[in-house]
Amino acid sequence: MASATLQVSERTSAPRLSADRVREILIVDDHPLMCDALALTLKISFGLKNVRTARSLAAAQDQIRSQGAPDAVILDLNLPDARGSEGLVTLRRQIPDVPITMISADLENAMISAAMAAGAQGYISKSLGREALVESLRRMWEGEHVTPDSYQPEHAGEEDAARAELARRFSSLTPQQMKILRLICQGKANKEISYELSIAEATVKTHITAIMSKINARRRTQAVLLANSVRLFEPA
Amino acid sequence: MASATLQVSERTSAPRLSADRVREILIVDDHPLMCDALALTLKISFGLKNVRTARSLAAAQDQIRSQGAPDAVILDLNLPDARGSEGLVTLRRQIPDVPITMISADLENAMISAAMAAGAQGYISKSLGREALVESLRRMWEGEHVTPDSYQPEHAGEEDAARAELARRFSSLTPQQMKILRLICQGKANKEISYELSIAEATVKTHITAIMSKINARRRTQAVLLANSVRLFEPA
DNA sequence: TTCTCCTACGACTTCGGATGTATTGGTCAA
DNA sequence: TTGACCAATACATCCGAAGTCGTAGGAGAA
Repeated sequence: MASATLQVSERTSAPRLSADRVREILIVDDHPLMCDALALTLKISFGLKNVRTARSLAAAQDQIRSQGAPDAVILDLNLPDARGSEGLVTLRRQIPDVPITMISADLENAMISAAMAAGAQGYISKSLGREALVESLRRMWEGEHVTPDSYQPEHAGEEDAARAELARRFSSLTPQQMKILRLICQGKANKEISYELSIAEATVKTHITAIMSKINARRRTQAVLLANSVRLFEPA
Repeated sequence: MASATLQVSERTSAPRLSADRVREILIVDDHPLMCDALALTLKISFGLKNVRTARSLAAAQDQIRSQGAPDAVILDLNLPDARGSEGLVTLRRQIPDVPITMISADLENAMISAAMAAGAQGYISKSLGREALVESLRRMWEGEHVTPDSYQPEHAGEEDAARAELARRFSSLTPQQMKILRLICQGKANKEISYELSIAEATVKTHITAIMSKINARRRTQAVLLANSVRLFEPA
């Protein structure tokens, strides 16, 4: 418990680990309490001074643009403007080399493997104790991929590789294309999408063609199925 | 254990329960061992003589047509010709008044609530012990809705009611319409569907229009989303 | 029979997706 | 700084696919 946290924060003479290079981290969570609790824990346990926070995906992106990339990110799975792995995919497009830890109350196996395939450095439960949390983060920042004990990779093989490849494709979508895909996955017609985004229907179609080509789909229903298979957008 | 099974099979002088009226049951499972094991357990524990079995949804439907409806059904969730709640919905259309028990290895909450909303009498795990199995079935046949202990109805309210309503709508689909919807949910185009079913594309469109109207969708992508929301077809 | 439901098809309208092109903003080397 | 270049966004036009409507034959129930 206390010894575990001390062990980490006091190891100044130990051989230099990658975790030591994590000096500035960004927490993205819309729940203020959770945000503060996490920040405090990190400050104490890791001796971090620069803990930045953001309450939405958009805010996080703005902050990264203005203040630069952090050394690590902790990202809530259910943000007001990005449910499911969308936030992860979007952030990884912006900062591909920064390890992103997903945090969520949902420990469903399928969700975890979707997040890991999408390139998360790890996945931790919101109900985790402080020591376990700290230990998990430390291992992640040393390069390990950390998942909850309850998680079992199940069909770890071809299937997982295919999903990782799929996630990689999704992360190549531009912001506008991601918006459009999200609306497609809500069952909207091109005309409705063009209205919501205030662009011409022809433009929507251009983006859709680009999306289809990137994710290797031919019909829009296939695009919906592919997005759902990696849980890109979780239902509201 | 033994006493529990005996208690059920020997209660001949007890007040007449609905469970006693269950004389003939139908087991639908493609795994022969499971099928036999279930049949044997039922014969012993309930003293049933008429235990019918079928290895696929199609076989079950044929059998019901030729031999009449059983008093109860035990239905595997993952049949070769019907994954997800499709089998349940289809069977309920054919025999609306017969209690159907779902049996599966998958205890995911979402799947269970989807099945219950679709009108299952209960849901039991394949790994359940014999006594617990028997007891669960007995309670179901007395009219109770039985779910695994691990299951929690979560948002039991509007949302669940909406899903039940949706399942009701799906169960109004004709067999041909269900086939077509399944193909739509695989991302197939109308032309491909018409080829697979050996009918004209125009006919496919007619069915789709009927499907849309029944499930209250306007675009085919919405139809896919609605089907997925009740897990009508599980991915292969 | 008559009514209803399921299945089936063709003609017509609307929508979705491919292609070609233009404009903007950013990066990099000269 | 300027010009070359690339990525992203934007729009118009064309064509095939999706969806609507009217119609009709066959099976089963009232």
